[in-house]
Amino acid sequence: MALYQEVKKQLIADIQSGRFVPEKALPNETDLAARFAVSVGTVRRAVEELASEHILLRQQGRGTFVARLDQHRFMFQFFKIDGRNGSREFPRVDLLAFSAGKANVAESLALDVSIGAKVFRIDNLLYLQEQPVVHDHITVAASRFPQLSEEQLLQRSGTIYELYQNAFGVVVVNADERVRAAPVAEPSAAWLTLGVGAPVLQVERIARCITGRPVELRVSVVNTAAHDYVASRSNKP
Amino acid sequence: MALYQEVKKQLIADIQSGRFVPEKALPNETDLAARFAVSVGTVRRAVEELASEHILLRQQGRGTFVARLDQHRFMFQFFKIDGRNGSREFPRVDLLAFSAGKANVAESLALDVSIGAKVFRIDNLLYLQEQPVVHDHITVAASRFPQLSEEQLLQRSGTIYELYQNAFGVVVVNADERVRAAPVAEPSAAWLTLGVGAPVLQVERIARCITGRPVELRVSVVNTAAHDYVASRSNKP
DNA sequence: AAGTGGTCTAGACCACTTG
DNA sequence: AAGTGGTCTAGACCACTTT
Repeated sequence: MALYQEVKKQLIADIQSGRFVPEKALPNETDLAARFAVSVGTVRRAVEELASEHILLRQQGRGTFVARLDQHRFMFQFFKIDGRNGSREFPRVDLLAFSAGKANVAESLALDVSIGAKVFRIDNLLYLQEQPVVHDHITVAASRFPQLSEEQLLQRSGTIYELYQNAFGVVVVNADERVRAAPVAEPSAAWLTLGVGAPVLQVERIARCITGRPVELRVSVVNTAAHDYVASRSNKP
Repeated sequence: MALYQEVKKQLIADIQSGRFVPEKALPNETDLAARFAVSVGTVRRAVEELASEHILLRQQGRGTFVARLDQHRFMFQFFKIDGRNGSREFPRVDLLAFSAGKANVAESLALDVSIGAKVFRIDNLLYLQEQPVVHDHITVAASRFPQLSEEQLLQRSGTIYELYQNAFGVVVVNADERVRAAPVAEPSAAWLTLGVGAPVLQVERIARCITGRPVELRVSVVNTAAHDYVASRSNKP
């Protein structure tokens, strides 16, 4: 394996261990190079890759920081529901339900835990322009989020991914989504004020942390009467 | 603007002008550096970016090539319908209709041509595992694809994007997609052997060329009974 | 002024493909 | 053996932010 990849792996380990935190700048490139006993150019390459993956954030003149999963990044990377007219806003989130339970088959497969393992389930209703548009059903493994509580969810200031990062050291870095059309069923129909059977978008998301392990399963039911799910078949991976 | 960006721009111009073609390797890095009067490292940076955007393809020991929009790349970058069971295959494509016409409002907005400008319209039916799954309705501007003919479409060997590239020098490099759920209408319902009103996925894609200008508008109607539209909220743009 | 990341250079050596 | 891209080094200078 190339040297810069070793450096990158070490930096990832340092981020995961909590050695680097979002508030404080990392050591500068010269110091990092000395610590790893490589040239500055090699450190730069490792840091550049992590920056391109939105894991680190470089700021000329200030330093390099662990990226925070704040509202702006959440919108940029994870929230992909826009108004049909092009409007784009951060949703208001209402917590509908929070409970502990045992993983079913789908959850155990998605989260890579055994069937019956303790999980937390969260139901959220997302409003855009004061209209309910998305019903989220979230499942996370209790082993990754010990003692996650309703109070934490209610009192968090930022996104739920920021809560994962700050309170549990779990850094979500990417997600796979599968999208399909389906007739809406209860209870989503009621939350979205739709008649049962109306066509809705169903999005199944598996979010992964920096090591690639699954962290969260989220099934979103989206009323696409006035909103779209947007994706980019980008040339910039 | 940084030097490597100037080099990149020049390389893009060379690709567009047809100076570089997919079959023949570009000049090697040393020669390119000499031509642009910059260091090899600067050329490398420009070429690396183009490679990361899938516009160029570097092969150690062989050389650097303009990327072909072949089946593999089409599947990788643009075709995002997978079987629910995880199967992933290149679709069989049936041409249903080909015609010339005048751009309507939606087409003129999407393709950045004036209303009433000459366009070609293509209807395709895509089969996966011998079942009709996607009904594509494609619109392109005649100004970008002069004398596009039904024969060319029928006789092409590869993907339609490869035809754009080889026959018209139009290189599609990315696409924006908006996805929504809707009840299926005719004629899609018949092609997909669905009852009118069944929930289907509707995908509106605007494909863009290397300069960012829109090239193709494609509305896809997808039967997601056994297939999903997949997307990645990637850390690797 | 001091310290950070951003760009550019020049060159060495390695890994891979082709003739 | 010759030619290609891939990695790594060492250093200069620039642009930006903070003190």
